Amino acid sequence: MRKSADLRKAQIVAVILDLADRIGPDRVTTGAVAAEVGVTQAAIFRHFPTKAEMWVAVADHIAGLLTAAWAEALKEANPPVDRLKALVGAQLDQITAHPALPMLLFSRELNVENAALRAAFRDRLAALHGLLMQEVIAGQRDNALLKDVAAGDVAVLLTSLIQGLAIRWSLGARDFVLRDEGLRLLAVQLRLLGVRGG
Amino acid sequence: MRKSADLRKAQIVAVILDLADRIGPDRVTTGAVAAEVGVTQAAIFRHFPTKAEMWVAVADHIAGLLTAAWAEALKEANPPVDRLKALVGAQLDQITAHPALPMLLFSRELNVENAALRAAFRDRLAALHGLLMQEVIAGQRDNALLKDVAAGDVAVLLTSLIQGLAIRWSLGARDFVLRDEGLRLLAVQLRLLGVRGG
DNA sequence: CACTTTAGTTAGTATTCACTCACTTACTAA
DNA sequence: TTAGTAAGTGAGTGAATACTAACTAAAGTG
Repeated sequence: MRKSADLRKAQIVAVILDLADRIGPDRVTTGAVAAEVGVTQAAIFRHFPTKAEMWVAVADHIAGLLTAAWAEALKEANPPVDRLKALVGAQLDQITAHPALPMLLFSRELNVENAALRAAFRDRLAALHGLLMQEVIAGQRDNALLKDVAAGDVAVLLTSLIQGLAIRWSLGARDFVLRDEGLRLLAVQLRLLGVRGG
Repeated sequence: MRKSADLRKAQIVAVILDLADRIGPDRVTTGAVAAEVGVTQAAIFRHFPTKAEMWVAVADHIAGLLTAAWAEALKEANPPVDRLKALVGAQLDQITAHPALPMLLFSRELNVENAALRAAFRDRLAALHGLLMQEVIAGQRDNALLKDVAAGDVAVLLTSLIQGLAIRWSLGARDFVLRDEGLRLLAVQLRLLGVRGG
């Protein structure tokens, strides 16, 4: 069935993400994508001039998803500590929804082949770090968090928590709920940072 | 120049590790290895029956290095808190010496192609977790660390610290000294855990 | 020195990959 | 209705890839 270029492009991006999870980012060939989409391999090149451009489109898509998820998380939650929990929860949810994300971080495509892809991901990681740091500063101002720790360092500890957990999840059998385990560990870390109660 | 099989095998393993860092684990082809070693591509297969076997040899080599580094670190250090610092420092040093390690964790070779490789790495990560937990328990017994935190959770936070930092280091320009930044963050975390003084 | 072992070579093969090109068919606006 | 446009096809290409087979020569060993 013939589709408009915009629809087809979106479909191709979605298929790449799905395949990246199922068979690994570096096994996503134009042939595999075409088979999944249901067109010939050559048709893929009607929509993207090169394979690298496809990955850039994927990166744009993911960046949009992450940014939206963070904004959504911050919309409701309000004391800074709750906002931290919301941000971490949202990020863990995004990883669960797109399990290719951690693997993509270290794919050949990102690390060797595609500088634009690499830049996009580094940019989003820095953005998350910034959002977390902002809330840590607010929490310290409200006396909800210990003040004798640099907010930047706390933000690093929190992003590390997310990434370390994602590694364990990816490398293992994905046999725990990322969000639950992450929020549990976050509670532990927050208690160490002086947060009282649940 | 003709070498003994044992020497050649060791050389091939070293070249694979080096190439994995320089061009990415999934770009390490038998041809690239052969060129670096200085023999023909076919000669590589005199020493390893398949490419997967080469990676298993690499995994064995790395596992040995890590295990030795941890043992060495624990040999001298003595209060549990110092032993934690020594373990983390040793691990960061190993990553610095073999920058391919983080990337290898998410390579296609490990995640899709080579179950033995995957198992080897998961095993070493679990081993580090165990060593860290042991020291956390000892530290809590000595009243050097807060007791109202599960030792296992602390060990997870510490391994996450290492991995998160390694990700930032790998993804960025490797423009900071992994050990220094890691030990600085570890000091922050240890302070949160109740350690007093430097 | 003769003989055996074995590291190494040359020259392949089958497969997979990204990408191209000449052509065709479905949609759409005049 | 028809002409133009854009999505899709079929058949290919050259470059890499892991791996093989037949042969050569260097390094021990009696």
